[in-house]
Amino acid sequence: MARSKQYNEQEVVEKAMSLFWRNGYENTSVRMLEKEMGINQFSIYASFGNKQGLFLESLKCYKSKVNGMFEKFKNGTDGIEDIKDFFYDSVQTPIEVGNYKGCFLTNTYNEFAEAEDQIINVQMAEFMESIKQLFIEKLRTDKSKDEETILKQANYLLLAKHGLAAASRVNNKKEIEDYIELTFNNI
Amino acid sequence: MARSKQYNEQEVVEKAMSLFWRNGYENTSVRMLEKEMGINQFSIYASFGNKQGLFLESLKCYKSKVNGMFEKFKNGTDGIEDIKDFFYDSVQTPIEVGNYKGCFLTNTYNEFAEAEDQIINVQMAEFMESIKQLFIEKLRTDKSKDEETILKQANYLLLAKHGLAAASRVNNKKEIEDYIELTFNNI
DNA sequence: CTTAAAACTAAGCAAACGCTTAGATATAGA
DNA sequence: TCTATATCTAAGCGTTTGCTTAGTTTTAAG
Repeated sequence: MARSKQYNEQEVVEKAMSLFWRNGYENTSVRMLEKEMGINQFSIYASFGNKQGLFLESLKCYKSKVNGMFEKFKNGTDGIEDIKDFFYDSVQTPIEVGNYKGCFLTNTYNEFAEAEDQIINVQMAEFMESIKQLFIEKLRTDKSKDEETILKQANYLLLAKHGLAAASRVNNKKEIEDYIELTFNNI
Repeated sequence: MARSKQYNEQEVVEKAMSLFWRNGYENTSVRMLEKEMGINQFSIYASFGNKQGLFLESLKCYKSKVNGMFEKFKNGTDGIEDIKDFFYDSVQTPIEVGNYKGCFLTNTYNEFAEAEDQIINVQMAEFMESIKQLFIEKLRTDKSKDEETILKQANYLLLAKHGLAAASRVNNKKEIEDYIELTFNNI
Protein backbone atom coordinates (compact mmCIF):
# COMPACT_ATOMS: atom_id res chain seq x y z
CA MET A 1 0.00 0.00 0.00
CA ALA A 2 0.94 3.64 -0.03
CA ARG A 3 0.51 6.87 1.84
CA SER A 4 -2.95 8.08 2.80
CA LYS A 5 -4.65 11.38 1.91
CA GLN A 6 -3.43 14.36 3.88
CA TYR A 7 -6.83 16.06 3.74
CA ASN A 8 -10.38 15.17 4.65
CA GLU A 9 -12.66 15.28 1.61
CA GLN A 10 -15.66 16.45 3.60
CA GLU A 11 -13.66 19.32 5.04
CA VAL A 12 -12.31 20.57 1.73
CA VAL A 13 -15.74 20.30 0.08
CA GLU A 14 -17.11 22.64 2.71
CA LYS A 15 -14.44 25.17 1.84
CA ALA A 16 -15.22 24.76 -1.86
CA MET A 17 -18.92 25.23 -1.14
CA SER A 18 -18.20 28.45 0.70
CA LEU A 19 -16.28 29.82 -2.29
CA PHE A 20 -18.85 28.70 -4.89
CA TRP A 21 -21.58 30.18 -2.72
CA ARG A 22 -19.84 33.54 -2.58
CA ASN A 23 -18.84 33.80 -6.24
CA GLY A 24 -21.03 31.46 -8.25
CA TYR A 25 -19.75 28.70 -10.52
CA GLU A 26 -18.25 30.62 -13.45
CA ASN A 27 -16.56 33.24 -11.29
CA THR A 28 -14.80 30.63 -9.18
CA SER A 29 -11.61 29.35 -10.81
CA VAL A 30 -9.78 26.15 -10.01
CA ARG A 31 -6.81 28.29 -8.93
CA MET A 32 -9.03 30.05 -6.38
CA LEU A 33 -10.39 26.70 -5.24
CA GLU A 34 -6.98 25.20 -4.59
CA LYS A 35 -6.05 28.19 -2.42
CA GLU A 36 -9.33 28.10 -0.46
CA MET A 37 -9.29 24.32 -0.08
CA GLY A 38 -5.60 24.27 0.79
CA ILE A 39 -4.83 21.42 -1.59
CA ASN A 40 -3.25 21.15 -5.03
CA GLN A 41 -5.18 21.04 -8.29
CA PHE A 42 -4.06 17.45 -8.77
CA SER A 43 -5.79 16.48 -5.52
CA ILE A 44 -8.98 18.28 -6.54
CA TYR A 45 -9.13 16.34 -9.80
CA ALA A 46 -8.15 13.09 -8.09
CA SER A 47 -10.96 13.43 -5.55
CA PHE A 48 -13.73 15.03 -7.60
CA GLY A 49 -12.98 14.36 -11.27
CA ASN A 50 -13.41 17.89 -12.51
CA LYS A 51 -14.67 21.33 -11.54
CA GLN A 52 -18.28 20.36 -12.13
CA GLY A 53 -17.88 17.25 -9.99
CA LEU A 54 -16.62 19.39 -7.14
CA PHE A 55 -19.51 21.80 -7.66
CA LEU A 56 -22.07 18.99 -7.50
CA GLU A 57 -20.47 17.78 -4.26
CA SER A 58 -20.67 21.35 -2.96
CA LEU A 59 -24.39 21.43 -3.75
CA LYS A 60 -24.82 18.14 -1.88
CA CYS A 61 -22.89 19.55 1.04
CA TYR A 62 -25.13 22.62 1.10
CA LYS A 63 -28.25 20.49 0.95
CA SER A 64 -27.14 18.47 3.95
CA LYS A 65 -26.28 21.71 5.79
CA VAL A 66 -29.81 23.04 5.39
CA ASN A 67 -31.39 19.64 5.77
CA GLY A 68 -32.29 20.32 9.39
CA MET A 69 -34.31 23.30 8.29
CA PHE A 70 -36.14 21.23 5.69
CA GLU A 71 -36.90 18.46 8.16
CA LYS A 72 -38.32 20.96 10.61
CA PHE A 73 -40.46 22.37 7.80
CA LYS A 74 -41.67 18.93 6.68
CA ASN A 75 -42.46 17.73 10.18
CA GLY A 76 -44.27 20.88 11.28
CA THR A 77 -47.95 20.60 12.11
CA ASP A 78 -49.00 24.23 11.80
CA GLY A 79 -49.77 24.29 8.07
CA ILE A 80 -49.33 27.74 6.61
CA GLU A 81 -47.52 28.96 9.70
CA ASP A 82 -44.85 26.34 8.92
CA ILE A 83 -44.29 27.93 5.51
CA LYS A 84 -43.82 31.33 7.06
CA ASP A 85 -41.35 29.90 9.60
CA PHE A 86 -39.56 28.25 6.69
CA PHE A 87 -39.22 31.62 4.99
CA TYR A 88 -37.73 33.11 8.14
CA ASP A 89 -35.41 30.15 8.66
CA SER A 90 -34.16 30.32 5.10
CA VAL A 91 -32.98 33.90 5.48
CA GLN A 92 -31.78 33.35 9.05
CA THR A 93 -29.61 30.29 8.41
CA PRO A 94 -27.07 31.96 6.08
CA ILE A 95 -26.69 34.75 8.63
CA GLU A 96 -25.90 32.24 11.36
CA VAL A 97 -23.40 30.44 9.13
CA GLY A 98 -21.65 33.77 8.67
CA ASN A 99 -22.55 34.18 5.02
CA TYR A 100 -24.85 36.76 3.52
CA LYS A 101 -25.06 35.36 0.04
CA GLY A 102 -28.65 34.23 -0.14
CA CYS A 103 -29.50 30.62 -0.83
CA PHE A 104 -26.72 28.76 -2.59
CA LEU A 105 -29.22 26.62 -4.49
CA THR A 106 -31.30 29.57 -5.65
CA ASN A 107 -28.18 31.46 -6.68
CA THR A 108 -27.20 28.43 -8.73
CA TYR A 109 -30.71 28.21 -10.17
CA ASN A 110 -30.39 31.79 -11.36
CA GLU A 111 -26.88 31.42 -12.70
CA PHE A 112 -27.79 28.36 -14.76
CA ALA A 113 -31.22 29.61 -15.85
CA GLU A 114 -30.04 30.22 -19.42
CA ALA A 115 -27.28 27.66 -19.51
CA GLU A 116 -27.58 24.23 -21.07
CA ASP A 117 -25.90 22.26 -18.34
CA GLN A 118 -28.26 19.29 -18.13
CA ILE A 119 -27.01 17.74 -14.90
CA ILE A 120 -27.20 20.95 -12.92
CA ASN A 121 -30.47 22.11 -14.48
CA VAL A 122 -32.17 18.82 -13.61
CA GLN A 123 -30.95 19.08 -10.02
CA MET A 124 -32.32 22.60 -9.75
CA ALA A 125 -35.71 21.78 -11.27
CA GLU A 126 -36.08 18.87 -8.84
CA PHE A 127 -35.21 21.11 -5.92
CA MET A 128 -37.79 23.74 -6.90
CA GLU A 129 -40.49 21.14 -7.53
CA SER A 130 -39.92 19.50 -4.16
CA ILE A 131 -40.36 22.83 -2.38
CA LYS A 132 -43.54 23.51 -4.34
CA GLN A 133 -44.95 20.13 -3.34
CA LEU A 134 -44.25 20.88 0.30
CA PHE A 135 -46.06 24.21 -0.03
CA ILE A 136 -49.05 22.42 -1.57
CA GLU A 137 -49.18 19.88 1.25
CA LYS A 138 -49.06 22.59 3.88
CA LEU A 139 -51.74 24.66 2.15
CA ARG A 140 -54.02 21.62 1.92
CA THR A 141 -54.21 21.49 5.72
CA ASP A 142 -56.43 24.54 5.42
CA LYS A 143 -59.67 22.77 4.47
CA SER A 144 -61.36 26.01 3.48
CA LYS A 145 -59.17 26.35 0.38
CA ASP A 146 -60.18 24.71 -2.90
CA GLU A 147 -57.54 22.99 -5.05
CA GLU A 148 -57.32 25.84 -7.57
CA THR A 149 -56.56 28.37 -4.84
CA ILE A 150 -53.97 26.04 -3.37
CA LEU A 151 -52.09 25.70 -6.66
CA LYS A 152 -52.25 29.44 -7.25
CA GLN A 153 -50.95 30.21 -3.78
CA ALA A 154 -48.24 27.57 -4.06
CA ASN A 155 -46.99 29.24 -7.24
CA TYR A 156 -47.14 32.59 -5.52
CA LEU A 157 -45.14 31.35 -2.56
CA LEU A 158 -42.56 29.65 -4.76
CA LEU A 159 -41.89 32.86 -6.67
CA ALA A 160 -41.89 34.79 -3.41
CA LYS A 161 -39.36 32.38 -1.90
CA HIS A 162 -37.26 32.61 -5.05
CA GLY A 163 -37.38 36.42 -4.99
CA LEU A 164 -36.59 36.43 -1.30
CA ALA A 165 -33.44 34.39 -1.84
CA ALA A 166 -32.34 36.82 -4.53
CA ALA A 167 -33.20 39.81 -2.37
CA SER A 168 -31.44 38.48 0.71
CA ARG A 169 -28.14 39.00 -1.09
CA VAL A 170 -28.62 42.73 -1.39
CA ASN A 171 -31.27 43.82 1.09
CA ASN A 172 -31.09 44.33 4.84
CA LYS A 173 -32.84 42.38 7.56
CA LYS A 174 -35.64 44.92 8.08
CA GLU A 175 -36.54 45.03 4.40
CA ILE A 176 -36.58 41.26 4.24
CA GLU A 177 -38.78 40.87 7.31
CA ASP A 178 -41.22 43.46 5.99
CA TYR A 179 -41.38 41.50 2.79
CA ILE A 180 -42.09 38.18 4.50
CA GLU A 181 -44.77 39.67 6.73
CA LEU A 182 -46.63 41.30 3.85
CA THR A 183 -46.24 38.19 1.70
CA PHE A 184 -48.23 36.15 4.21
CA ASN A 185 -50.90 38.79 4.68
CA ASN A 186 -52.93 37.34 1.87
CA ILE A 187 -52.50 33.60 2.27
CA MET B 1 -10.28 63.89 -44.11
CA ALA B 2 -10.77 60.16 -44.32
CA ARG B 3 -13.41 57.52 -44.81
CA SER B 4 -16.50 57.44 -42.61
CA LYS B 5 -17.78 54.61 -40.36
CA GLN B 6 -19.43 51.75 -42.19
CA TYR B 7 -21.75 51.00 -39.28
CA ASN B 8 -24.25 52.91 -37.18
CA GLU B 9 -23.22 52.97 -33.53
CA GLN B 10 -26.81 52.97 -32.29
CA GLU B 11 -27.62 49.90 -34.38
CA VAL B 12 -24.64 47.85 -33.22
CA VAL B 13 -25.26 48.78 -29.57
CA GLU B 14 -28.74 47.32 -29.85
CA LYS B 15 -27.26 44.06 -31.08
CA ALA B 16 -24.73 44.09 -28.24
CA MET B 17 -27.54 44.76 -25.75
CA SER B 18 -29.47 41.78 -27.06
CA LEU B 19 -26.47 39.50 -26.54
CA PHE B 20 -25.62 40.88 -23.08
CA TRP B 21 -29.27 40.54 -22.11
CA ARG B 22 -29.35 36.89 -23.13
CA ASN B 23 -26.03 35.81 -21.62
CA GLY B 24 -25.07 38.32 -18.97
CA TYR B 25 -21.80 40.26 -18.88
CA GLU B 26 -19.25 37.57 -18.00
CA ASN B 27 -20.68 34.96 -20.33
CA THR B 28 -20.54 37.27 -23.33
CA SER B 29 -17.10 37.36 -24.94
CA VAL B 30 -15.75 40.03 -27.25
CA ARG B 31 -15.52 37.36 -29.99
CA MET B 32 -19.25 36.69 -29.61
CA LEU B 33 -19.93 40.42 -29.67
CA GLU B 34 -18.06 41.05 -32.90
CA LYS B 35 -20.06 38.29 -34.61
CA GLU B 36 -23.41 39.56 -33.29
CA MET B 37 -22.60 43.20 -34.02
CA GLY B 38 -21.13 42.39 -37.42
CA ILE B 39 -18.04 44.53 -36.86
CA ASN B 40 -14.43 43.84 -36.00
CA GLN B 41 -12.98 43.96 -32.49
CA PHE B 42 -10.94 47.00 -33.50
CA SER B 43 -14.14 48.87 -34.28
CA ILE B 44 -15.70 47.87 -30.96
CA TYR B 45 -12.73 49.24 -29.05
CA ALA B 46 -12.55 52.35 -31.26
CA SER B 47 -16.21 53.15 -30.61
CA PHE B 48 -16.68 52.06 -27.00
CA GLY B 49 -13.24 51.91 -25.41
CA ASN B 50 -13.55 48.48 -23.88
CA LYS B 51 -16.00 45.70 -23.07
CA GLN B 52 -17.35 47.54 -20.04
CA GLY B 53 -17.86 50.70 -22.07
CA LEU B 54 -19.94 48.77 -24.54
CA PHE B 55 -21.88 47.19 -21.69
CA LEU B 56 -22.66 50.58 -20.15
CA GLU B 57 -23.90 51.78 -23.54
CA SER B 58 -26.04 48.64 -23.75
CA LEU B 59 -27.57 49.47 -20.36
CA LYS B 60 -28.32 53.00 -21.59
CA CYS B 61 -29.86 51.57 -24.72
CA TYR B 62 -32.07 49.27 -22.65
CA LYS B 63 -33.13 52.14 -20.41
CA SER B 64 -34.24 54.19 -23.37
CA LYS B 65 -36.08 51.17 -24.78
CA VAL B 66 -38.17 50.79 -21.62
CA ASN B 67 -38.40 54.52 -21.08
CA GLY B 68 -41.91 54.64 -22.54
CA MET B 69 -43.06 52.20 -19.91
CA PHE B 70 -41.50 54.30 -17.16
CA GLU B 71 -43.06 57.50 -18.47
CA LYS B 72 -46.46 55.86 -18.55
CA PHE B 73 -45.89 54.73 -14.98
CA LYS B 74 -44.77 58.16 -13.78
CA ASN B 75 -47.60 60.02 -15.49
CA GLY B 76 -50.35 57.69 -14.39
CA THR B 77 -53.01 59.11 -12.07
CA ASP B 78 -54.40 55.91 -10.59
CA GLY B 79 -51.97 55.51 -7.68
CA ILE B 80 -51.56 51.91 -6.65
CA GLU B 81 -53.26 50.69 -9.80
CA ASP B 82 -50.41 52.33 -11.74
CA ILE B 83 -47.91 50.17 -9.85
CA LYS B 84 -49.80 47.02 -10.74
CA ASP B 85 -49.95 48.07 -14.40
CA PHE B 86 -46.22 48.72 -14.21
CA PHE B 87 -45.67 45.18 -12.96
CA TYR B 88 -47.68 43.80 -15.87
CA ASP B 89 -45.94 46.04 -18.38
CA SER B 90 -42.53 45.03 -17.12
CA VAL B 91 -43.14 41.35 -17.81
CA GLN B 92 -45.07 42.04 -21.02
CA THR B 93 -42.47 44.27 -22.69
CA PRO B 94 -39.69 41.66 -23.01
CA ILE B 95 -42.21 39.27 -24.55
CA GLU B 96 -43.13 41.85 -27.18
CA VAL B 97 -39.49 42.55 -27.95
CA GLY B 98 -39.05 38.84 -28.61
CA ASN B 99 -36.87 38.14 -25.62
CA TYR B 100 -37.76 36.10 -22.60
CA LYS B 101 -34.84 36.97 -20.41
CA GLY B 102 -36.45 39.00 -17.69
CA CYS B 103 -35.37 42.56 -17.07
CA PHE B 104 -31.88 43.32 -18.37
CA LEU B 105 -31.23 45.75 -15.52
CA THR B 106 -32.37 43.33 -12.82
CA ASN B 107 -30.33 40.53 -14.37
CA THR B 108 -27.34 42.85 -14.25
CA TYR B 109 -28.14 43.80 -10.66
CA ASN B 110 -28.08 40.13 -9.71
CA GLU B 111 -24.94 39.32 -11.67
CA PHE B 112 -23.00 42.16 -10.07
CA ALA B 113 -24.47 41.77 -6.58
CA GLU B 114 -21.21 40.35 -5.20
CA ALA B 115 -18.84 41.99 -7.62
CA GLU B 116 -16.81 45.08 -6.87
CA ASP B 117 -17.40 46.90 -10.11
CA GLN B 118 -18.05 50.40 -8.76
CA ILE B 119 -19.40 52.01 -11.93
CA ILE B 120 -21.96 49.30 -12.61
CA ASN B 121 -22.94 48.86 -8.95
CA VAL B 122 -23.63 52.59 -8.58
CA GLN B 123 -25.77 52.56 -11.72
CA MET B 124 -27.78 49.64 -10.39
CA ALA B 125 -28.29 51.13 -6.93
CA GLU B 126 -29.55 54.36 -8.52
CA PHE B 127 -31.96 52.44 -10.71
CA MET B 128 -33.42 50.53 -7.76
CA GLU B 129 -33.72 53.65 -5.62
CA SER B 130 -35.54 55.55 -8.36
CA ILE B 131 -38.11 52.77 -8.68
CA LYS B 132 -38.60 52.73 -4.92
CA GLN B 133 -39.20 56.49 -4.89
CA LEU B 134 -41.83 56.11 -7.58
CA PHE B 135 -43.55 53.41 -5.54
CA ILE B 136 -43.56 55.70 -2.51
CA GLU B 137 -45.09 58.58 -4.48
CA LYS B 138 -47.81 56.34 -5.85
CA LEU B 139 -48.58 54.88 -2.45
CA ARG B 140 -48.85 58.35 -0.94
CA THR B 141 -51.85 59.08 -3.15
CA ASP B 142 -53.75 56.76 -0.82
CA LYS B 143 -54.34 59.19 2.03
CA SER B 144 -55.47 56.46 4.40
CA LYS B 145 -51.92 55.08 4.64
CA ASP B 146 -49.50 56.44 7.22
CA GLU B 147 -45.86 57.02 6.28
CA GLU B 148 -44.58 53.91 8.05
CA THR B 149 -46.99 51.71 6.13
CA ILE B 150 -45.99 53.40 2.89
CA LEU B 151 -42.28 52.71 3.44
CA LYS B 152 -42.98 49.13 4.42
CA GLN B 153 -45.14 48.53 1.38
CA ALA B 154 -42.63 50.23 -0.92
CA ASN B 155 -39.96 47.84 0.31
CA TYR B 156 -42.32 44.96 -0.18
CA LEU B 157 -43.11 46.01 -3.73
CA LEU B 158 -39.48 46.58 -4.60
CA LEU B 159 -38.53 43.07 -3.52
CA ALA B 160 -41.59 41.70 -5.28
CA LYS B 161 -40.64 43.50 -8.49
CA HIS B 162 -37.10 42.22 -8.14
CA GLY B 163 -38.29 38.66 -7.60
CA LEU B 164 -40.70 38.99 -10.49
CA ALA B 165 -37.92 39.95 -12.86
CA ALA B 166 -35.90 36.93 -11.74
CA ALA B 167 -38.94 34.67 -12.03
CA SER B 168 -39.90 35.89 -15.47
CA ARG B 169 -36.79 34.17 -16.82
CA VAL B 170 -37.88 30.73 -15.74
CA ASN B 171 -41.63 30.79 -15.06
CA ASN B 172 -44.57 30.80 -17.46
CA LYS B 173 -47.12 33.54 -18.06
CA LYS B 174 -49.82 31.99 -15.87
CA GLU B 175 -47.52 31.61 -12.88
CA ILE B 176 -46.34 35.18 -13.26
CA GLU B 177 -49.84 36.61 -13.50
CA ASP B 178 -50.95 34.66 -10.45
CA TYR B 179 -47.99 36.09 -8.62
CA ILE B 180 -48.77 39.69 -9.56
CA GLU B 181 -52.44 39.34 -8.63
CA LEU B 182 -51.70 37.89 -5.20
CA THR B 183 -48.94 40.43 -4.62
CA PHE B 184 -51.44 43.28 -4.88
CA ASN B 185 -54.09 41.60 -2.76
CA ASN B 186 -52.72 43.21 0.36
CA ILE B 187 -51.70 46.66 -0.73
C1' DC C 1 -5.37 63.56 -58.89
C1' DT C 2 -3.00 63.60 -54.70
C1' DT C 3 -2.69 62.82 -50.00
C1' DA C 4 -3.44 62.68 -45.18
C1' DA C 5 -6.13 60.52 -41.92
C1' DA C 6 -9.74 57.68 -40.28
C1' DA C 7 -11.56 52.87 -40.63
C1' DC C 8 -10.74 48.57 -41.68
C1' DT C 9 -8.51 43.43 -41.43
C1' DA C 10 -6.09 40.02 -39.30
C1' DA C 11 -2.55 38.52 -36.61
C1' DG C 12 -0.84 38.33 -32.11
C1' DC C 13 -0.05 39.80 -27.17
C1' DA C 14 -0.09 38.41 -22.08
C1' DA C 15 -2.98 36.46 -18.74
C1' DA C 16 -6.31 33.21 -17.04
C1' DC C 17 -9.03 29.29 -17.92
C1' DG C 18 -9.83 23.88 -16.99
C1' DC C 19 -7.14 20.10 -16.95
C1' DT C 20 -2.90 16.81 -17.39
C1' DT C 21 1.45 14.83 -16.56
C1' DA C 22 6.32 13.84 -15.20
C1' DG C 23 8.71 13.15 -11.32
C1' DA C 24 9.56 13.54 -6.25
C1' DT C 25 7.84 12.05 -1.70
C1' DA C 26 5.81 9.45 1.76
C1' DT C 27 3.86 5.22 3.72
C1' DA C 28 1.36 0.72 4.55
C1' DG C 29 2.16 -4.13 3.97
C1' DA C 30 5.59 -7.98 3.07
C1' DT D 1 14.08 -2.76 6.01
C1' DC D 2 12.50 -2.99 1.51
C1' DT D 3 9.33 -1.94 -2.04
C1' DA D 4 5.18 -1.16 -4.45
C1' DT D 5 1.97 2.33 -4.97
C1' DA D 6 -0.97 6.12 -3.80
C1' DT D 7 -0.34 11.10 -2.99
C1' DC D 8 1.96 14.99 -3.48
C1' DT D 9 4.38 19.21 -6.10
C1' DA D 10 5.07 21.98 -9.86
C1' DA D 11 5.46 22.70 -14.49
C1' DG D 12 3.01 22.96 -18.60
C1' DC D 13 -0.65 21.59 -22.05
C1' DG D 14 -4.11 23.75 -25.42
C1' DT D 15 -7.87 27.07 -25.43
C1' DT D 16 -10.15 31.28 -24.53
C1' DT D 17 -10.16 35.66 -22.42
C1' DG D 18 -9.85 41.10 -23.12
C1' DC D 19 -7.18 43.99 -25.69
C1' DT D 20 -3.45 45.89 -29.03
C1' DT D 21 -0.93 46.69 -33.06
C1' DA D 22 1.12 46.48 -37.71
C1' DG D 23 -0.29 47.02 -42.09
C1' DT D 24 -3.90 47.66 -45.79
C1' DT D 25 -7.94 49.96 -47.72
C1' DT D 26 -11.02 53.62 -48.27
C1' DT D 27 -12.42 58.41 -48.76
C1' DA D 28 -13.11 63.38 -48.15
C1' DA D 29 -10.63 67.74 -48.43
C1' DG D 30 -7.11 70.51 -51.05
